Amino acid sequence: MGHAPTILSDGPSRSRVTISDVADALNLTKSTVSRALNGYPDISKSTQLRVKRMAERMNYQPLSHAQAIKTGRTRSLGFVLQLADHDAQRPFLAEFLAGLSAGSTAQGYTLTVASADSEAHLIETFRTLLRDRKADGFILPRAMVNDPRVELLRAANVPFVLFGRQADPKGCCWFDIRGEDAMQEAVMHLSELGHSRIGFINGGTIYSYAKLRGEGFRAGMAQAGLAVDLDLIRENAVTMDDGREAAASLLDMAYPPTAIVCAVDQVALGVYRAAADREITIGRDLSVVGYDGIQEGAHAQPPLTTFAVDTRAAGVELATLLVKCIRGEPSEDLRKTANAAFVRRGSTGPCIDH
Amino acid sequence: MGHAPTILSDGPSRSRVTISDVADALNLTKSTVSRALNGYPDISKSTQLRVKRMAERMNYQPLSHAQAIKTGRTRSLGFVLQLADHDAQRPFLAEFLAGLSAGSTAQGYTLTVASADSEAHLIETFRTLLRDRKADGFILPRAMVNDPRVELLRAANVPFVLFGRQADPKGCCWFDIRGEDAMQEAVMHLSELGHSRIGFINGGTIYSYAKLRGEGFRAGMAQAGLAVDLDLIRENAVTMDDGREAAASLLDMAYPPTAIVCAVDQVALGVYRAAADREITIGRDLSVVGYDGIQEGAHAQPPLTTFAVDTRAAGVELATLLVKCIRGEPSEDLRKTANAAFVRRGSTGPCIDH
DNA sequence: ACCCTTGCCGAAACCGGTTTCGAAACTCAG
DNA sequence: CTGAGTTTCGAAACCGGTTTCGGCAAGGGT
Repeated sequence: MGHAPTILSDGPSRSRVTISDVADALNLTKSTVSRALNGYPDISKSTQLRVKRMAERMNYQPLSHAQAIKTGRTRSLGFVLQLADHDAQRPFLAEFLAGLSAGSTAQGYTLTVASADSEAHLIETFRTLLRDRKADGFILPRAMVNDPRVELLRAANVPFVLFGRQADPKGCCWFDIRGEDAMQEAVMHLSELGHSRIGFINGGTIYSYAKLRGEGFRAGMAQAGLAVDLDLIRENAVTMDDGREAAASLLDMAYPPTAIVCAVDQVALGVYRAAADREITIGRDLSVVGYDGIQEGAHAQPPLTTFAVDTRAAGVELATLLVKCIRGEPSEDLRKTANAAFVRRGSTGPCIDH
Repeated sequence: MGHAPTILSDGPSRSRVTISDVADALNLTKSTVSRALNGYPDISKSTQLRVKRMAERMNYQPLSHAQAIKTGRTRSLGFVLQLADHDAQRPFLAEFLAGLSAGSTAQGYTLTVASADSEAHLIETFRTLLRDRKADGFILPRAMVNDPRVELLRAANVPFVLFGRQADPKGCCWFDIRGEDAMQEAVMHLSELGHSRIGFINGGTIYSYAKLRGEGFRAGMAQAGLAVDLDLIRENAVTMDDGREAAASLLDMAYPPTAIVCAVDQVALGVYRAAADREITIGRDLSVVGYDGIQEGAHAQPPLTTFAVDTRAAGVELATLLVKCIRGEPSEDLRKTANAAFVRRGSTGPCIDH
C-alpha cells in the first residue's frame, strides 16, 4: 500500500514526474522513452526494458490529456444517462455505474458521465461530447430498436458498446443478458407447476429486449406444449402502474390466467397491486414471475420469483469490451451474452385452478 | 437546433476548429485570440469583442485537455462513489448524478466518475485521480464526522464540496438539507396528533447528519414540551433490517412508543416490517415518520409520511458551488442549506393510546 | 520637440507528451 | 576492407492551447 514519497508535496511545487525526468534519469531523450513505453519496434529490447523498469520505479504515468493533444484519445469512456426512462433504470444505476467505473479503471481508463433529459438533448449531448473529444468511446445503456445514438456514432465512426442487442449488428459491439432464455425458463417453471393459462406482460416496445423476451415467452409455451392465447399478452409495460393496469385487464377477464410472466420486475410489483385490489393471493391464487432481480422484489409479500441480473458484472464487461473496441479489435468478436439467474421465491406455486 | 455544418465530417479529416483558425480568420495571432477569449486586460475592448464574435460564429471551443496541459485544470469535476454504504445512497444516486452532471455541463465542466469498494481503496482512488489531474475538484457525498477524504483534499489543497456539513469548517464548502429542522417538524407533527411517547431511530453514526438529526429531534421534543426518554432512542440504523431490529426492541417494551421518527426512510420501512410481525397497524396503532422521500415510501402500505429531499437539485447546487470554489471564491461564501419538504401521508395519525 | 508612459499586439517559449526524419553504429556479405 | 542494409537512437517538429516578453505607436506632460 506504500505509494511514492512525494506525490503531493504541499505548496505550489507539486510537480509530477514527467517523461523528461525519466529520460534524464536514463540519459536518453524523451522521444526514446516515449517510443519505448509505447512498444515501438525501433527500440531495442534491452532499452525498452530499462525504460519500463525506470518508469515503474519512478512511478511515472503519462498525463492522459497531454497525450490526447497529439493522439486524440483521452483514455476515457463516455456514458450519457437518460432521465426520460424513469424508474426503469434507477435501481440498477448504482451497481451498473460501479461496474462501469471499476472496469474502466481496471483498463486504465476513466469514466465521463453526462446526462440528457430529452431525446433531442440526448444526441446534442453526444455531439458536443464528440466535438470536445471528451470520450474515446461510449457505453449505451438500454439498446433501443431504432436507436438514434447508434446511428449517430456509427456515422461518426466512434466506438461504442451496447447494453442490449441490435437487429442490424453492423459495427456494433454489445453485452446482453439473454432475457429470452429467462422468459422461456419462466414458462417452463410455471408449466411444471401445472399452469396452462399463462399471461405475459412485456416491457417497453421501444427497447430491443422486448422483442426477444416476447420470443422467449413463445418459445417456452411451445416447449411446454401450450398454445399461446394472444388475449393473455400485454405489451409495453414499464412502470409499476403500467403493470397494475395490464394485470387488471388480465385478471378481470372471464377466464383469467393463473400465472403471469412479467418482462420487468417493476411491472410484476404492479401485478401485486392489481391482485391486492381484487383480494387475490399471490403465490396461491396467482403465480407471478418477474425479471431483473430488484431489491423490492425480495422484500415484497410474498417475495417475488424472478431472474437476477448481475448489473455490476455487466458494467465491468461493457467497459472491458469498449476498451477492446477502441483498441481496434473487430466488432464481430466483441459481442457477448450471459444468462440471468433464476431465483425461486414465494410468488410462484402450484396451479389450483381446476 | 441547427448545429455547425461540418463538425463530424466523415473519414479522418474530422479536424476541429482550432484557435489558429480563428486567429487566421481575423488576421491576428493565436496568442492574441487566447488572451482575448480569456479576458486579459492588455487586449483592447474592440478586438476582444471581435474575437469573441468570430469564435462564436465559427463555433470554436477550446479543447479542455489542450489547455489543461499548460493550466493544469481539466474543467472536470470528480465524483467517487463508494460501494461500501450499500442501500443508503442507491435510490438517490440516479437523481443525484443527473443533477451533478447537469450542473457541471451548465458550467462548462464535465463529470468524471470513479468508484472504490473499500475505504483504503477510496483514498487511493483519490490519490491517483489527483496525480493524473483527472479532476479540478471533487464532490464528496455523505459527509462523515471524521472524513478521510476531507483530510486528504484539505492537505493537498484541492477544491471540494460536501453534501452534508462538517464540524471543522476550515476550507470546506458544502450544501446540505437541514435534516434537523425536518426532525423537529416531525416531532411537532406527531405532538399535534396527540403523541407524547415518541421514539427516535437515528441514522449512521459515522455520518455527520446523525448528530444534527438527533439534535433536531430533541429540539422538537423541547418545543413540544415533552421530555426525552432515552430508552426510546436508537442509533446507527441505516438499512431496512436495522430498522426492523430497532423497531422490534422499541415495540417490545413494556410501554412502547406510539410514534417513531426515523432519520432515514429505509429504516422507516423496516419499522413497517416489525409492526407487521406484531400485527400492529401503522397509521392507527403506530405512527411513523421517515426522511428522504424514497419511492418505496410512497408505495408502502400505508404510504409513508416523510420529508422529501430534492436530490437532483442538490446535485446541481453542489456542482455549481464546486465550480465557484475552483474559480477561487472564498469557501466561507460557499455554504448553503435548504429544507426538506414535509409530505404528509398515511403513516401518521392521531394517538389513540389513551 | 523630447522623453516617458501606457495601450495593444506579435514573436516565441512553454506545457508534456507523440511522431517523423535522418544519421550514427553495427552487421554481414563479397 | 568496403559497401549496402539494419538497428537503434537523437534532433526536431508538432499537437492546441497559454503565458512571458518585448516592441511599436499613440498619448501626455514638460
